[in-house]
Amino acid sequence: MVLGREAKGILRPMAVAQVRDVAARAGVSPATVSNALNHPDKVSEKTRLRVHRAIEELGYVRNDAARQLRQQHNLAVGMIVLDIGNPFFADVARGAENNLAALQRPLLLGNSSQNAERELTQLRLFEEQRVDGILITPVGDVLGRLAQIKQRGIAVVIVDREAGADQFSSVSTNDRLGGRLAVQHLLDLGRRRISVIGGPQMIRQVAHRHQGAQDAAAGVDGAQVSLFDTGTMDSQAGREATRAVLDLPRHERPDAVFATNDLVALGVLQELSRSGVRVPEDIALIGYDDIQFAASATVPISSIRQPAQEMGARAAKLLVAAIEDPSSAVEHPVFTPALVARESTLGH
Amino acid sequence: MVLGREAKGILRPMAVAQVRDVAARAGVSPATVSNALNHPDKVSEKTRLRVHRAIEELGYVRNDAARQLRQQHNLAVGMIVLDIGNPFFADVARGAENNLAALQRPLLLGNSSQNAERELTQLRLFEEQRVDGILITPVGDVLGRLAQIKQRGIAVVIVDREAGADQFSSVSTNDRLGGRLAVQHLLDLGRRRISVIGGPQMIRQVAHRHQGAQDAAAGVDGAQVSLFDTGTMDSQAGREATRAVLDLPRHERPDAVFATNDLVALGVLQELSRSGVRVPEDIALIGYDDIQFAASATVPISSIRQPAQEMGARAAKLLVAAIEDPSSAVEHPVFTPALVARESTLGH
DNA sequence: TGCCAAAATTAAATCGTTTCAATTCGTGAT
DNA sequence: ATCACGAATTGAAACGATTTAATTTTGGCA
Repeated sequence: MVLGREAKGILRPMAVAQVRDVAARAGVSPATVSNALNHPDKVSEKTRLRVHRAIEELGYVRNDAARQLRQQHNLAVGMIVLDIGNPFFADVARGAENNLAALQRPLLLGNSSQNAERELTQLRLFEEQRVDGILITPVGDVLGRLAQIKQRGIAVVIVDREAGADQFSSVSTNDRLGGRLAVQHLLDLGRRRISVIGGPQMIRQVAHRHQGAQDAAAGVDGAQVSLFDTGTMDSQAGREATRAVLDLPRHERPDAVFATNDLVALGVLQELSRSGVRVPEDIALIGYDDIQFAASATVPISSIRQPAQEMGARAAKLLVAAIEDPSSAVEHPVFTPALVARESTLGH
Repeated sequence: MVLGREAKGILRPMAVAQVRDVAARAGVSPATVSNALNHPDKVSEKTRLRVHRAIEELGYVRNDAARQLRQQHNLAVGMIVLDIGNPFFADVARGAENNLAALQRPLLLGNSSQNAERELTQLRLFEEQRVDGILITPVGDVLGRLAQIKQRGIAVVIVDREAGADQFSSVSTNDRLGGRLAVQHLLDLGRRRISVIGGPQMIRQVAHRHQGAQDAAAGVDGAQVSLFDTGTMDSQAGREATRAVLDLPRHERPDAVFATNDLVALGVLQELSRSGVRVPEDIALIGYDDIQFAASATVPISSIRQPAQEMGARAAKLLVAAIEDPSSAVEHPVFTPALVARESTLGH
């Protein structure tokens, strides 16, 4: 089939149909084609059908760049998560995506890998795309940058961290309470020497969970909480920190570990059993997030549950609200974490 | 700071600087600004610096839509995976992303959720964006569609499935061999009644793994392989299929299960232990993919390892090759899967 | 100093869609 | 048959960057 314009050379891909080709084929003007697509009510049923037939026949696919350029905005929303390999974030993303899909808004998923530099790269990318909004779980010290982005008319919602300023809406769980629940549970079981493993502290959630751990220990006689700061929060980090913990002189060795997420907890568990340390008899273990794999671990791991999908969905809703009405009030819904006790603390 | 154009109303976001503003500020023409950014060699060091200073001062962010429209292509690459919640795919994506990032190519990550309809939506989206290339693990019967897309000048590489036609390059592991290895292992341990759990069969990998299972059983006396087809491949599906398996009359009950991926295997394991069935004594279990969580399951799960990250990296390389030279030869590297035996088949 | 080639800069055209304002069409009332 | 009026359609002007071809500047050399 020959289109309006010729291919320029043998290797060139076949010229792609554009509105003008569709218009010609349907015997109408380009403006009408556009209307048929974007304002069907402004076009007679008859032409609408004719246009759609032409589109079908030519396999027309609209050029989103041109559309965006003209419309001055992009329906798409960008999301930057700390670690796409962490099922917790996969769930949050799913929650957001389901919600956005219903509004015809594509979700662009970016991964900072807990790396501040990559985070900035992703932000710039989204900015260049002129996305309507950004969902982000920050790694680095990026609030100023986000304010700038908002200035430019891109809505921002912070995920999984209570935004200090009332500049942006945010969705979070009460991490301090979560940390407290975890350590309270360990204390209730009679543990006293508690190691917190996770990091970096720069990530707010981590700091809050640690803080909560301290809170819980504060009132209890003989309870002490020590921190092992890790660079990232994957099982690798958990294994390494555990080796450090086991290298401690016998009397300094903890009788419980609170890992600030379940990936770390899994790493801890692996390394403990590799070293013949019994869980929970010798060392009790509790994680955070309650990812599905925590329940099916060698020793099912106690954890603090966050409603991941729900958080993603709520964040998406807030973002869309902020996009559609930039003056809409900011909100900071805080979800409540819950203890899920399993064998890694309870034993059999 | 006042920019070249006025904001149109109180609620309008501050007008965003564009090349012409930068040009004015730097005292050069827009063309020079563009050159400073895209062809630094064509511009004197002095002006280059001046332009960059102006960009800095105005906080200029280029409009990617305009750029793309003019340049007629998008550096970005789209990727569609079956299930972003499956750590296997997260790893494949990571492999691809790392590779692409080095070439300044953004990766747009899409999730079909094993749903043919969403797959088509994602494809259309990428097409509208005029991405340079697409990496896809197909769900539905989408080869014709992909051919059409390639026609239009978008490179395509199939991930984790050997493309039948030599139309596109593909990256895969030998799933039939993988299936054979899995079941051979079970047979070697003396198991004879083997259930394969996974699906849908429409997904090629599943069919191949099943086929391999049959191959292995073919030569062995008394060996039989039965299939439980599931709609998706998550642990939910594994649990449900397992209930069906356990409902079988005693003498039809299998003595081994081959789950076509590890998520399913984890579901199977959960349901088996919930029902008091011992693994591996009563029923041995083997999965596929060797995701990190398989090793740390209640009973560490034997699995068939695929080099996920490497596959992603290789796919990205092939795609870039196809983008840069559309006439480059198609390739079908096939990775070799490996058995990783753990307690779920070996016992202690 | 004057001339020329190379380097640096620029004006203007262009990418493909949507939108605005203007025009044409269709229908029912007079 | 004419008119009025809303509905349907359209031509042309945007959107903001990059690129091409043309112009100006620079600097080396006679």
